[in-house]
Amino acid sequence: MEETAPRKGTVTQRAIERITAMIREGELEPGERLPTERELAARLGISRSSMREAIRALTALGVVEARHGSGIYVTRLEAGDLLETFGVVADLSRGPRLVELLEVRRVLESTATALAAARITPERLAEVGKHLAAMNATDDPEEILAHDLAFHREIAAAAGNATMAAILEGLSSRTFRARVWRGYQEEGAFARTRREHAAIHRALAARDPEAARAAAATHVDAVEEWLRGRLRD
Amino acid sequence: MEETAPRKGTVTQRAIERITAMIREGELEPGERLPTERELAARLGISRSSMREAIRALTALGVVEARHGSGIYVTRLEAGDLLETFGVVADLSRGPRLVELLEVRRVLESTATALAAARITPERLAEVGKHLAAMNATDDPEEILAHDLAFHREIAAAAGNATMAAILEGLSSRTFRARVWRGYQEEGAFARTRREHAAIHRALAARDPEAARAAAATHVDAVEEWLRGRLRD
DNA sequence: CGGCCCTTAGTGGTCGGACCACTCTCGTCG
DNA sequence: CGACGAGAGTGGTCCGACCACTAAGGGCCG
Repeated sequence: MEETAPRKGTVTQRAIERITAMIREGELEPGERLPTERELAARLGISRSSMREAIRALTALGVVEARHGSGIYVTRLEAGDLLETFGVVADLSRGPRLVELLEVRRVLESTATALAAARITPERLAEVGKHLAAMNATDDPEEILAHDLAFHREIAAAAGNATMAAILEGLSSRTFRARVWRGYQEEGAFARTRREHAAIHRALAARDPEAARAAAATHVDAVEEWLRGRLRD
Repeated sequence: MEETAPRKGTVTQRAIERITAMIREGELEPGERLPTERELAARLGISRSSMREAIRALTALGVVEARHGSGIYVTRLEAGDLLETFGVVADLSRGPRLVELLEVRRVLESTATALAAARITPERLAEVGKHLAAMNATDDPEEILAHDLAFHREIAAAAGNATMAAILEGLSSRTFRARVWRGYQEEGAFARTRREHAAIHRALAARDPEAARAAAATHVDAVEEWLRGRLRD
């Protein structure tokens, strides 16, 4: 009698669990190449189609990466790889949930900025300063936005917590900024944003974590409050 | 000449984007049923196999849910649905990244606990108290862990930010607690944990947000420090 | 007449096989 | 010795068949 049969769920679901288990147990290392689809399918006793679905699911989760003609590879499994999906949340969120996301961002961003104030290197601080200057030197919203994102990204990186940085990155996803940021800036918040960015930069330069935390919190809170007000319509 | 062809990426990838776009643009509402696989495939001009892979990917992301024999449905798109994948991150993280995750948890958990102190209802506070008592009334690690999780889950729910609660939930995933919590408690941290939980409960009962924040931060920090020390080996 | 059961159409789940597109290696040729 | 080209191997796509399950409808029985 065959000893194989865990009969719960779809075969694809089982395949997903088997592969993640192999990775979790260290049987597969980050960056390592998996067996071929055909072999994996045979090994688990399922069809190639079902195995492909399993692999597609893991690809979507950022656990695995398929390279056409070459093979399937485990990603580096770093925060950035796995948390890319976080952007999907922001993309599909509307209404009150956008406020919740901003609340999370406020908490994490202010913490990251405080950490950065304590740890940032002069080189990176200069980089932050560059984005600040570039932001103030143009009127093109697209360019401003690009430097705005880079400004915060640089700070998050300086905080030294890649996981936190990856989450914050997800909270600035394309749709999110299109839906929130654009509306916010259209109401003439440029000047305010500039002041707040300057305050953050000042706190970083002064290596003052608490000032940095407060400045970042205020910065996000401004958007948060604007959005709250807008949702009341 | 056909006007269809965006020739970038795999057809499956395009299908994923098309479907998420339909949801994002409100063409598909949360909970609504999608067309059948066969029809979706025909509509996008791809094979059913490829469409199934797209749907499987979206299922993994918690965007969509397939019910055998019935159809494919958009999930409610609430934080819990979309952030279930967050557990995968915790599951596959090792070494230094576990510390980063705890750092994120400390930040969010302390904030959530502070919010809860201001907002918690008497009923829910009683519930929290129950889990605290249950935790202290047994020596079975499994039972303790279950009430420990419920304790924090109840608090997170009381904070009123479902997104935050969902992230915290992911940070307590099965593997995570097996890998970290177990080792921590084995070193006789029970007494300490009890004291910290009691302090959190006291702060909640006193409706003192700042005390609650500090107590929660201390609580997580204890685990964090233990793990840091352990990683030095 | 009302309620239960069974049929049945329709859905997602699985399978196998065929072929295409791409990558990488290795042996050949200049 | 180097460029390059053929071939084997890989993921990507498609097709068509069948299975497992759901839900709704119609007919039977009480």
